[in-house]
Amino acid sequence: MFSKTCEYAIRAVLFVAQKSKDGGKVGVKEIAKGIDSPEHFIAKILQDLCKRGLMQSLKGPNGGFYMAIDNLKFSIADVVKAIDGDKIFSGCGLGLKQCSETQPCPIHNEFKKIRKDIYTMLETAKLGAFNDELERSLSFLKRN
Amino acid sequence: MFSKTCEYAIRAVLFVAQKSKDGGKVGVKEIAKGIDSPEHFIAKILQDLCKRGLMQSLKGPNGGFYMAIDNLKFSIADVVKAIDGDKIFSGCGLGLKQCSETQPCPIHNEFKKIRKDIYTMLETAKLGAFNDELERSLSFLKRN
DNA sequence: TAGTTAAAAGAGTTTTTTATCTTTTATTTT
DNA sequence: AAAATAAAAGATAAAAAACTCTTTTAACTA
Repeated sequence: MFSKTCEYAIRAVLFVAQKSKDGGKVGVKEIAKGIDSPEHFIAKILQDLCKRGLMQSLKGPNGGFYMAIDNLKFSIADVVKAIDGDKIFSGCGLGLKQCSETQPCPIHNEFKKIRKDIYTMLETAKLGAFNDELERSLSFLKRN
Repeated sequence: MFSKTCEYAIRAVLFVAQKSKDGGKVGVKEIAKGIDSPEHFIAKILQDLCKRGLMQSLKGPNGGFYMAIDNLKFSIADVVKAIDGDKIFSGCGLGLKQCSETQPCPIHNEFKKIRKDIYTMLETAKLGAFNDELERSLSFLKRN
């Protein structure tokens, strides 16, 4: 569904949202451990997310990654768009560039509905909405 | 959503289903043109689909690929399973191996529904069901 | 049976994705 | 101001996916 990079990105964003919710910052090492991802690889991804304004970072001692209030309003859909683009939300299921209402692929209409459902679901899932269940270990971002 | 290989596979299967519906056979060249794919690459994919029993082939003059009546009963879901495996039908949206009812990722339940919808849709789409609309140019397998 | 046709099989190559390592820059602490 | 910390940036490496080319095998045709 998503690229591996994007899966890491989503997990990282939810992790940082939860860990930084009281104003703290989280280092790459802690993030990598917390979501079970390669450290340097997630660092690159986080850099990218910062550039795109989805989260914040600060260098130096006591630095790290964190989310401001505004960042928490972003949704998982925004993360997916930032990393994988919007192919999954608007592309043709069979990979046809010209696929459209007038020149549909055989499964065009069926896919339209599914894509819309995916988008709605991911757009509804705001980044700050999972803090509680993560903290209470009702859901997880890595194997335990 | 699907790998490029899988997109080609689905398009090829629908193409062959339509072209061979009156007992004829279709060569790789014609298939590659018909679905706008690299010739040698689609040849490999077709080989694979034949091995897995999703379609038939015959060597020699007047040979080519074709679908028997039994093959038409397969669904697009079967093609996807053959090429991409069932990750998309059963894997975790965030790539977590241990994700389950007891150890769910944050979007586990939402994804469950979407995965089910995808499966239902692809399982319902039988390979022989598109011949008519393809023949009447109501849907397409490449740019025109 | 020899020649021709078309898929199967095998062996590459290229491109993209995923991952690692090193150096630089910004920030803080002493 | 010097040392320490942590992210940013850049360069490289490994693995997987996408694609190509050549040789072999099976089936038909003359």
